[in-house]
Amino acid sequence: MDGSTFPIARLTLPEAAAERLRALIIEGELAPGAKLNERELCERLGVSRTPLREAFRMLAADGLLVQLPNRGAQVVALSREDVRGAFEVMGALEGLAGELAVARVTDADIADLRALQNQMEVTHAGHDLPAYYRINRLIHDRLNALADNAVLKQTYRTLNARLHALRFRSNLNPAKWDQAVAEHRSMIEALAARDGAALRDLLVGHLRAKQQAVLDSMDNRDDKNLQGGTRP
Amino acid sequence: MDGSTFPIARLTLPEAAAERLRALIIEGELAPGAKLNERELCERLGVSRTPLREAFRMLAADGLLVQLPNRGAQVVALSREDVRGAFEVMGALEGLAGELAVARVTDADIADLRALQNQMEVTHAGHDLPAYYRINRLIHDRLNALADNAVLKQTYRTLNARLHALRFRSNLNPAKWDQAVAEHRSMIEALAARDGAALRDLLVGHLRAKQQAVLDSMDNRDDKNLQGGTRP
DNA sequence: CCTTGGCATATTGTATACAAAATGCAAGAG
DNA sequence: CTCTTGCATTTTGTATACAATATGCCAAGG
Repeated sequence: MDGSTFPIARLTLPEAAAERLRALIIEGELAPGAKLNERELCERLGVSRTPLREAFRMLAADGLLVQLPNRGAQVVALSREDVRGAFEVMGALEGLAGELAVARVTDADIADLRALQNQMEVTHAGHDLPAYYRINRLIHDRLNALADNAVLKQTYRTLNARLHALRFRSNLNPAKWDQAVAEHRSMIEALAARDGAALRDLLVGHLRAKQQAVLDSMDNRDDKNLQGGTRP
Repeated sequence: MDGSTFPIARLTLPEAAAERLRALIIEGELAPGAKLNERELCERLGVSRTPLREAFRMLAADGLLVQLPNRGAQVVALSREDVRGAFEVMGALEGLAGELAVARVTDADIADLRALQNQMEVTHAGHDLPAYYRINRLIHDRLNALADNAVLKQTYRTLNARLHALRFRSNLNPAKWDQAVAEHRSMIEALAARDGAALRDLLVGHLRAKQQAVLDSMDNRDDKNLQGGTRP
């Protein structure tokens, strides 16, 4: 995301443990609502309880875990309301990113984004979903970078991680996919026109569509992610 | 803020330590940039290193501390850019709260808010700054509560705490005070008219004014809070 | 005079032992 | 038969000992 500094990138033990746990949660190995046994996880990760507990604190701060006093930690189970709320906030954040990006974007940035957009349309035409997601994410990241706001970036990333823990490879049907691609093109054009308000509206709308897709998938499928929320 | 549940409210030791540290930071006993010595703080707070370190993790997650591997924790020193960014995000969040509140507000809520607004204007007329701040906060909290979005509330509170660590009892001159009160009245009216877009714009503008006041105070005074940022 | 290497000290990181609390089960009372 | 009550076990919470790392000082070399 940042890419500028790389001081050998040594990970502390709690950080490494948190990273590993995060992966276990996202890939579903640790299901939403699952109770986390410290001793068991210690063996599994090869660390002692102290760094593991610090990892717990980090993940709890990210909203991936909930810690109950004297009763251990468990993987968060997002309720429908949580998902709704998170997407609403994400929309506001992306909208802000768009407005800020307009103020700082250069012609070179726009050329880059147009190129990415073209690449994305190629993946769309070729029905290459993984590549599409990759470029899609790249574009959104680029926009966030243009906003040049560390607090925004950090907040956005945390929220994003929380939602990704749901593993919604949202059922992207052809019609929605077409629409998403078209919306993306409009965004780039709004950015090129330096129309902050329009870009903001597009981004908010884009997020609202994504939200609807995820909420629908939570309703329709008997998805194991929907567990009645953090407080059943 | 919530007020509905109170299960005797026993605080865990790390939570208590974090709370105490938070207070020390906000009241300036621990200055921005200060290095936190674990053993010293352990004695001062009467806890051992393990819960203290968990408190560190919590505060770091809140953005009040930064933890450097093998080099301990220190109180965050917000740069001008950090403050700018934080206020930008706060503006987007408050704007969202306004839009959401419009969708859910009842006539009774509006009556309550009008009453609070009147009280606030009394404190304004009487030049009672502390009471003004108290009611001001009450109104903003009420708006956030109306938004009915837990993620939003949580994000907002965290950001707010981070900025409060700066202890900006911002130099509120009479002209700005008058304007702030007037803006508040407009907000209530926009809410009563269920005009989400207008309310949003008012809130964003309100925050922008606050931001400007804080940034000015950082520039003008040789405030000890301004320390060149987290990375000098 | 400045730089560099190595040592002593201080500080943080990790593991583990002990304490406190919760959980589950079984026995007994209503 | 259900509900409580007490105990054994499990699990989490806290303190502390030990290990690893960083820091500061001093001396030797350039």
